[in-house]
Amino acid sequence: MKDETRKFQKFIQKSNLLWSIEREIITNQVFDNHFHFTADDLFIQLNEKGRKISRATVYRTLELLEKSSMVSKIQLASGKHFYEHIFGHKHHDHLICQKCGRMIEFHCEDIEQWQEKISTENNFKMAGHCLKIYGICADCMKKKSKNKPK
Amino acid sequence: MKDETRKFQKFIQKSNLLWSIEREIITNQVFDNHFHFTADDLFIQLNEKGRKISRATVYRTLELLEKSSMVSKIQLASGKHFYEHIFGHKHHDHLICQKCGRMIEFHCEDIEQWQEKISTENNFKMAGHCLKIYGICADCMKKKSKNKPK
DNA sequence: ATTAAGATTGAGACCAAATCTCAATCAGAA
DNA sequence: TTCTGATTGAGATTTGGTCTCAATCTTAAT
Ligand SMILES: [Zn+2]
Ligand SMILES: [Zn+2]
Ligand SMILES: [Zn+2]
Ligand SMILES: [Zn+2]
Repeated sequence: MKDETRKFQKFIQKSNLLWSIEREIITNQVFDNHFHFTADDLFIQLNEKGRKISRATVYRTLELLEKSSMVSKIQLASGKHFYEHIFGHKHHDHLICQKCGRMIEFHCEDIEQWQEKISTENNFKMAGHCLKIYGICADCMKKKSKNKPK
Repeated sequence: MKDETRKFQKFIQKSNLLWSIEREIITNQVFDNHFHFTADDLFIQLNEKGRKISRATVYRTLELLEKSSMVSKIQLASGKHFYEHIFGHKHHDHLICQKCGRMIEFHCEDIEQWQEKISTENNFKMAGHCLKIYGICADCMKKKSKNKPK
């Protein structure tokens, strides 16, 4: 079992929930995806591996993974939800190419600090944030090709 | 006709599209909403005024208003879409209360600057951005009541 | 090893938001 | 006035996700 999966198992047990083979399989798959993926990506990957796990269980497990803070959900302007695992990765935000859909990760401590400051000024108890910068990536600027976005 | 509506009419005509009474009614209603609203809010408001305009037309017109850069769409983590008119308002971002759904607007020039800087560093041609800070607002912190989110 | 209590699962029903279809209508140019 | 193409409404469809509930599984207590 992957380290990450074991950590999630501990979370499940601490939360007085039960560990199951489905949760193990899904979690392993989540941590095999080293970039952004959708719930359906995951469902299809599992299917291709011959794992018959229902869509409902995939969604339920992703929700738990989110609660455990090991995975985070990203909403794109297109309305699609992507996930990414964050355990072992430090917090980052995204540059998103409107041409090809490419996502570039970045982290800016100053921006993080300013957000805290603004929240405090507004007597707002910040729990999280979502920053996405939209535009055209370097490749697409060069190519000017019309790759369809994801 | 409102100034804003006239401006949108010009956009429609410049785009080689046709102006229609439905577009006029919807646009007027959009600019009567001085805060955030959903497509359905708009549809209901129009209905209450006795204006029989189909949902499809409301969505289609909001899409055009977005293209004209007079209106922007805000996507919440909950999956709901809100709109707000931006023509005549300066750019701002949002603090969003996870309890009551309240949105507080803010503007932070430093954050704006850092975003430009990051984009440049990544050879990314920034076109726009979306920053949402999630948490609990001052009122909800006090009340601790369980208002349902919008 | 049995049993009981409660959690988890899968299949498919369900849901809300948004988009699509297409015939009827409308706007604007000629 | 006529013509062409754009727009509209009603409802079907799609999408992305949640809910239901009987069957199954996990765990802990006998
Ligand atoms: Zn950040
Ligand atoms: Zn790109
Ligand atoms: Zn609140
Ligand atoms: Zn706003």
